[in-house]
Amino acid sequence: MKKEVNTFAEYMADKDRVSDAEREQINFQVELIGKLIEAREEKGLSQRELAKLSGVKQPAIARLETMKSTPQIDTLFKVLAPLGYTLSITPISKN
Amino acid sequence: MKKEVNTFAEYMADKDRVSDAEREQINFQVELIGKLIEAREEKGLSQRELAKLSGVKQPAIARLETMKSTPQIDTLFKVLAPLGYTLSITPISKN
DNA sequence: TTATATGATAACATATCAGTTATCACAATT
DNA sequence: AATTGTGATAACTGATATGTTATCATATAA
Repeated sequence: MKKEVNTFAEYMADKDRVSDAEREQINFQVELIGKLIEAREEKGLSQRELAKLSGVKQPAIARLETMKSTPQIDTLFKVLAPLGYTLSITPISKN
Repeated sequence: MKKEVNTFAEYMADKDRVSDAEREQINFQVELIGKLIEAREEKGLSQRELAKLSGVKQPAIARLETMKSTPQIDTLFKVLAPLGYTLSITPISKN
């Protein structure tokens, strides 16, 4: 019998649909995009300006911010660097 | 006049050759690969076993560990998750 | 020696990302 | 109303990551 899913949270919580790795990745991606957009706007930068600073073109930044792409790490770094962020590898915390 | 560069460290320290973002990325990538290989071996996993666990194929893992590729973040997550690691977004620290 | 497991790599197909160029709807400004 | 700047998106190209399959040299075990 097919499960009913009404919310995104329910979908994400469903172990049969979403693996731990997927959950990790989506959490990260949402957090990343949030910080990215927040930091860019906090600095008063447009996507076009950030494109200039980062070397990543505006359409690519738009695709990134709307989660229309799964970026390569070098692209992430280029975009994050002028915003004052970087990536770290950390142990998975059991919360 | 052309600069002489004898070591990798010298090359990396050369502001004219390597941008801050590139430096960040290379540092991250080296650290990442280090932890990745260390964690995999600590768990006694072969690349083939990790491939099974992560869903990323053995040749892709080999290319990753030998830095022959610039992975996409979803690939990183898939490989890191069974090793107990994840990625975080952190402010760039001025050290 | 033979067999087995290893990481690395080759060759090719497929998928997808980023660049490029252009455009759109919308908002704010003049 | 016309202009300007915005984020989003379309279409296409070229680059590159991953999948697939196979193989290699090496190390280890039988």
